[in-house]
Amino acid sequence: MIDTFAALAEPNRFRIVELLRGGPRPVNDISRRLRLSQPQVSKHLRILKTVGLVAAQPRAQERLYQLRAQPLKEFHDWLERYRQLWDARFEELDELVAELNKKEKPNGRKKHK
Amino acid sequence: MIDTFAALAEPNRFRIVELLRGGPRPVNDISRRLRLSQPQVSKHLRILKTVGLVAAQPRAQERLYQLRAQPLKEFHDWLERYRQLWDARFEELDELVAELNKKEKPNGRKKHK
DNA sequence: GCGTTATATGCCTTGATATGTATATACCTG
DNA sequence: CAGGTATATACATATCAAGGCATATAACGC
Repeated sequence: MIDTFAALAEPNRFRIVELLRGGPRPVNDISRRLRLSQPQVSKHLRILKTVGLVAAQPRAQERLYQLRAQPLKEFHDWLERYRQLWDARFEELDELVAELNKKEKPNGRKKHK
Repeated sequence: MIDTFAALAEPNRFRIVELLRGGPRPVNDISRRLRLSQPQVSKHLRILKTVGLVAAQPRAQERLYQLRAQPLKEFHDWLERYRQLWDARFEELDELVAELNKKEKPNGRKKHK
């Protein structure tokens, strides 16, 4: 789970995943479309493969990479455990706290940066 | 979105989020329960706050931190766009590719780690 | 086999970040 | 205001990961 987050936290990997949502693609195609070097793409794909987000299908010298469902399913299940947070009046409470925070900030010290 | 992934990719931050699923808690409480130093917790909370995953509610000297719904909702929406992946026969196709990969792997070199 | 194409890996440098220790800030009690 | 408590921040350090460049591996066509 954490590894999946880490995998998706990298902007270029995220872009690769988004691209693959449109269907399987070989490395070079990804490389060209996203303007990334080929080794860069290969390395990112390796990580995505490690966490199970993609799988490669050899096709001659090419490798067709495509998304895999499992990690996304797990992600979905994990989110379900938090569903109460955006259901019902929990929402309002959340908003309330957000308001309180905004009131607190202006008083707060502003150091630098 | 990506920043949220990055926030959750850090193990201790993930633990904090999971802990907060049980309800709001002050910093010291989090610190004790997760066996983390207080500055450590404060810093992680700052990051979680930046991405909107938590909000702080001042209560005397304490600050009650609690989860916020919005980023999780965004996650959910983002996942919806991938839902086709684990619906219907797309699943089977995925499994098939996984099989093909297993056949390919055994040939592969195993480096280290 | 040889050259070409497609992809993977290795090494190196650099930037980001998590942590510890020390200290600053804020609020409380008396 | 003094002392105590709760939290935030600063600084230094160490670890890790992303990217570039060179090269290795593998399958193709001839």
